[in-house]
Amino acid sequence: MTMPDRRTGSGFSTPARQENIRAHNLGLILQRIAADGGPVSRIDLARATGLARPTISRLVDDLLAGGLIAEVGPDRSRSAGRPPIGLTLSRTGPAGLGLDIRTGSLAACIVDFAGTVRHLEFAPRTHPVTSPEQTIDDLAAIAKDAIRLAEAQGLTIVGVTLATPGPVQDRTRVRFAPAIGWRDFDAGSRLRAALGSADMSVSVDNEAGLAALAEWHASDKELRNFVCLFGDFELGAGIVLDGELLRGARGWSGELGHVTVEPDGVACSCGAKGCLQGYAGLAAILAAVPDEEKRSGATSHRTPAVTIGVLADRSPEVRAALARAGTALGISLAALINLVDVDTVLLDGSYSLLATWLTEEIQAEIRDRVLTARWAPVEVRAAPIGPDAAVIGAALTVIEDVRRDPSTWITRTVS
Amino acid sequence: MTMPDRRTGSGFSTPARQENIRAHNLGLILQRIAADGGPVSRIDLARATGLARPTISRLVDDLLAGGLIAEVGPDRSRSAGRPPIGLTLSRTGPAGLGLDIRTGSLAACIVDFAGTVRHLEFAPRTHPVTSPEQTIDDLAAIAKDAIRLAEAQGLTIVGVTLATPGPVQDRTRVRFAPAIGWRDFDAGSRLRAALGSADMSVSVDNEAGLAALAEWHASDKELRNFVCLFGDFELGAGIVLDGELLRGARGWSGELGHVTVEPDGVACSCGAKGCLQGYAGLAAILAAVPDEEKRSGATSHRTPAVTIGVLADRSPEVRAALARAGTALGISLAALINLVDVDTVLLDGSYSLLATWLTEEIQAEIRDRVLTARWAPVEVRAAPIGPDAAVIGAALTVIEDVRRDPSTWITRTVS
DNA sequence: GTACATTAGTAATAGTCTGTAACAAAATAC
DNA sequence: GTATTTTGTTACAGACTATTACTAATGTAC
Repeated sequence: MTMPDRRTGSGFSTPARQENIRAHNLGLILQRIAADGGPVSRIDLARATGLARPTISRLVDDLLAGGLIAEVGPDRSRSAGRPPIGLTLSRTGPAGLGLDIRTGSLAACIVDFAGTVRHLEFAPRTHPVTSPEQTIDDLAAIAKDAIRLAEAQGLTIVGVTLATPGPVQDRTRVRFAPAIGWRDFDAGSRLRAALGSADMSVSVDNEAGLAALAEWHASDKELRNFVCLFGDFELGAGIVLDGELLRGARGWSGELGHVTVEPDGVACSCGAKGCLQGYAGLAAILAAVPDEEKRSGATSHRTPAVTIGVLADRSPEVRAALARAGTALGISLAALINLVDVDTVLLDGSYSLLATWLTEEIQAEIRDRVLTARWAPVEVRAAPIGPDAAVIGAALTVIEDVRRDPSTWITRTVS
Repeated sequence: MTMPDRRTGSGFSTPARQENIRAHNLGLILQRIAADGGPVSRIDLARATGLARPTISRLVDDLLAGGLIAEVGPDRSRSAGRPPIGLTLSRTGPAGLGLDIRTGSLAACIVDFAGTVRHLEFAPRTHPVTSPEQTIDDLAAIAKDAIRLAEAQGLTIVGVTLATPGPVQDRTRVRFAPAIGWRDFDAGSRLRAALGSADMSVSVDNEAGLAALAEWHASDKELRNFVCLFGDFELGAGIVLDGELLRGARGWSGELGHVTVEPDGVACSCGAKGCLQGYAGLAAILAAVPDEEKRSGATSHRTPAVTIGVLADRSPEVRAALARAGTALGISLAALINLVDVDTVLLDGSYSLLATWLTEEIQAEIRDRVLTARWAPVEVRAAPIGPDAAVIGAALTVIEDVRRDPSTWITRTVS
């Protein structure tokens, strides 16, 4: 019953021409090669996509010439007949660079076209409180190093994506990110200027959505509808429906941290009362840490999530705070599932480390509050990647763009 | 420039062939004609879509031959040159039949291919408490009458859609609809059997989503991201993102009525506590009607929403209940907007009649609780159609399917 | 009233896709 | 060593759109 088009923006979808059909099929083949882990033969592609063998051959030629895929030696371990030539995503073609700002450090990540993480690096933030501009400049310095490193490995960085904890407008302007002290800051433009080179796309995106993308890549692809809870002090959700990230009207979706749990609850930095953040944010949980533990120094030299994890074993107050957090999370997630109907909840970021103490309470609330839970139980589990998912996802978006529409990246082979 | 992707289905999109490009362009042209209210010329279409004039001519020929569009006499009121031939959606081609079950009545609606409501009819429900099977049989009887009526007007009903208040699985099975006493009832199969004729598609869908479709059709098409609140005793939301209805993993999205407002609030028919329904459902508001009003008979012979509207003027208790409902609605809608980012809220169904007493409170909560409300205010207003939106939307889905992919409905003109 | 300008729509042809069918290549099976 | 089997390619046909040139139908200038 869907109304017109998708992903066009300006109301109507574009006309279809001959070139479009080729572009579409190129993307189709590439997605197929990416989906199958191992090498795929041309005939496998023909069978999987439904395209004719000659068509596949011609398209594959273009992808090979464009350096997006590579042939691997014939596979001899078959029964009879000519052995198929394996095709895999190229490991020396375009690559993506992801950047992330955390409470204590900056992170950079390089992912090659095959989707493997080739480089993952952390740098301490220069000052405890840094200006947004200085932070971007520090990130740009790390980025330039990473780009040099990538080139040394035969990779070409075709785009940079910065993950931020807060809503981002037009893929460039960060509206409200109290965790890092940003407010109405055009991070994209600043980063673009600091990086200089014009042959790279630069974009800024919400960390939770990017993390969802990374977790989706890491999973078996049966995961098609899920929500990925991500964050530490600032809480967000990346919602994936039918294999596609939900972006919303202006790209401000997934602000789970500011969903109301108690209409007259604790005040939040956003100005409202009773936001989930105030019950399930790391700050709220840390507030329950007993004073003697704080004095004993158990909290130093560790990330907040690890600290909480260590203390949970010996402090009943911390366990109680985690239970409260789990219940609050469950209530908000139940609202989300009632509204958008996903079948899996991934606890990611700091929460992947705390999943042991949270899942039970979350599951209980979802079971009670989600209308359709009795017919289709919702799975709640720790995300496989964890805190690094946002940077990795940021790098992945870049190559994902190329994978979706390879036609703009390859020069046609003239027969 | 990703192409079609229509009928995506199981994970991967289908290969693009020559025939697809034609199908795509046929749909494109048809959507374009539907979007412009008045007659459109071939050259207008060429300019609007970007396709070449001869291409447009050929596609238009096929649409004319298929009876989906019609030519209207040349328009003489132009400046110079050959006058353009106007093209409009056919008013005698395929049509859709919508059915709806309300608390007091059954409804049927015929919409022609141009999208105009040609027939809208109500029948009282036979008994106060009817079995689901009997209700379907009653609906089938009305439907058959409507089909005959349509044929007399030169219309061909190509599909029937039933709107129901509750989550629907696979477009046929109603999972939980306490407002009409249904639970795990395969309404689609029963209706298909009762109607008999095999040349019609029969489907069942959630009323809120269908209402959203109808309101979207009725609006200027600038409305692209909105939520449509619909219902009376059972509350649902149709969420439209970028012109497309959000369906969710299994089609169970938009269950706003069961979003938690107070974690330990009033018990709900679903088994949970503190659902929105318990605060903003019509039953909750009606509970505040003073006893003397009930005895005075003010509540009889009117729909509940009208009753409330009448009483609101003279009863402070009712106004207080409406204010409470508005606040609860605002809290839940704020959660929805934080999660999926829409820019407009339409109060539909019974709530369109009560908008005067609700909008202010809803707006206040959204302003306070939606993180991004300060940069992009959310509009809250009464939906133009109101309670009939669900039936009309049900009929519209049918013709929307044809409009989206006309190629299956027309026989090619062989040159 | 006629020639001209102007705009709408239509043929004819070329270009670019994919599909079908026949063919070449490279292995196993006997 | 020949037949069989499976993979991949070449040659040609079919489908669809773009370009170019043409016809149709009106208003306008004189």
